Amino acid sequence: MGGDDALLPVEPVFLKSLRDHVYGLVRDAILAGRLKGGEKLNERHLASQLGISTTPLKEALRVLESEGLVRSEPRRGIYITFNAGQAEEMMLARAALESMIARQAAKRVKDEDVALMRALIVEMRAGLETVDVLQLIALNERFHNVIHEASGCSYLRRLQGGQNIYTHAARLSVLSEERERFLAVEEHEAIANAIAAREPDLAERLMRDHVIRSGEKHLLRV
Amino acid sequence: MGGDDALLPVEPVFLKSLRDHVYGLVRDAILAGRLKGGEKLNERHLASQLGISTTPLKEALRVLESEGLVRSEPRRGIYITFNAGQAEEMMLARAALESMIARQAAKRVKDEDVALMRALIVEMRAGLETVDVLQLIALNERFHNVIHEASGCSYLRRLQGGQNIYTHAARLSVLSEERERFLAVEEHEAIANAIAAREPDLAERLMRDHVIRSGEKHLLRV
DNA sequence: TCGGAGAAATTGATATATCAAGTTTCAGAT
DNA sequence: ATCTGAAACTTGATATATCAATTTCTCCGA
Repeated sequence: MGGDDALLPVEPVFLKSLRDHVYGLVRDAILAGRLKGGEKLNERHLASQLGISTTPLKEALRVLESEGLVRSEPRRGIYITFNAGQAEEMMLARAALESMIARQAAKRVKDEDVALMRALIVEMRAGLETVDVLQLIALNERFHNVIHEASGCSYLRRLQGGQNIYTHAARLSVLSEERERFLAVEEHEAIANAIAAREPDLAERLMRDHVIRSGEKHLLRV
Repeated sequence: MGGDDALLPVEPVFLKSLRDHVYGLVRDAILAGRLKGGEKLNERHLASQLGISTTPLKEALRVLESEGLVRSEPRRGIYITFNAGQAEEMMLARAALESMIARQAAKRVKDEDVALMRALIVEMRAGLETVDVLQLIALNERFHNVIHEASGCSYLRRLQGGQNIYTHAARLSVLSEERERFLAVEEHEAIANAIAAREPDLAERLMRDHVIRSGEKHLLRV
């Protein structure tokens, strides 16, 4: 079992429910590698370590299990199942879902959404000069959000969100490369053009390739 | 809140854990429409109705929430969020993930997998004559399973499995149409050929179109 | 009649106790 | 020395009790 410092007790700061808080803590610990694949978790031990009872922890672990990050064997224990291979598959899942969202967006996009996308592209180009990586990350997210909104696919969006496993550090690292920043803007512009032209097939393909190419860069940083 | 007959008490047949059993019961009730969108669930009431305590029920509800079928509002209640729109999006999610799996399969497929696929196609063609719908359903599943195995993508497969919402009745109904049976075999053969030819782009596109076309037929039966 | 303050009821959130399946340990026979 | 099996221990599964936020109801005053 992992060292007792892999997870620290929860502070009495109840921003949200304990179970949600704990869910985030354990999920982050798994994705950051502080809890490694194959490691065994003990519900009671973990609960007391976190300073909570087992009830909210059980609920959090059940969610993590349904997401495929851990596997629960009845009366045996909970094992971390996340590994590098799964990280790559989660990236592929994100590519599949994000490209389906782009396809739907290309079918339903409104002119005002197109205007928003184009405005963001302009901002991104400007950001290439200033090299404010934090701002580029934010612009990146806003760009994808505009497409999500335009698609009207709330379920796909939610499912896609669950496949995000990149840390802030990885994002910073990737976008610190000048070539990556340039490529990202080029690809975003191509995607925006395909959606604006109402070409679902093209938008889907460009988005898939963008997520996979960019994703492979991120996976290297882990 | 739903009528007291929407869900019946669990039998003392513990094939699996109570939480898994209850999870299946509630999920089926939602997908079958016995628990309708917008309906409010009461944890205590539902637990006593099922003859169990709230602990396993809470865990089951948390999983359903992470799947997006219900939404839990702290200290307010649990509301069914599933509706026709989400059903369509789940079909699209299945198309996106299944087509990504087909893409990976086309990259990694082994000759023995190809042989398996071709054998199943032959069986399907034969099945067209005998019109044994149950057997066709089974062949259908085996065909998709071969592709899943060939892809080596266990996570994508699992995620895709969570998007299956068609009832057995809907499957029966759809495959009872002669034209649908014919189309399905044709599409399966085209997919098999694309994978055998190691053409990821083609396999992905064909699989996506197949799942969407067939899915829209299923959604009409609900 | 209307409206708001506050008490009562409701209900999910959390904690704790109990149950039962699985694992480990170790005495005792071969 | 090795194998067997029963007892002790672990641990997740389940049940129950308690807590606290929210809603609903009630009643008094304008």
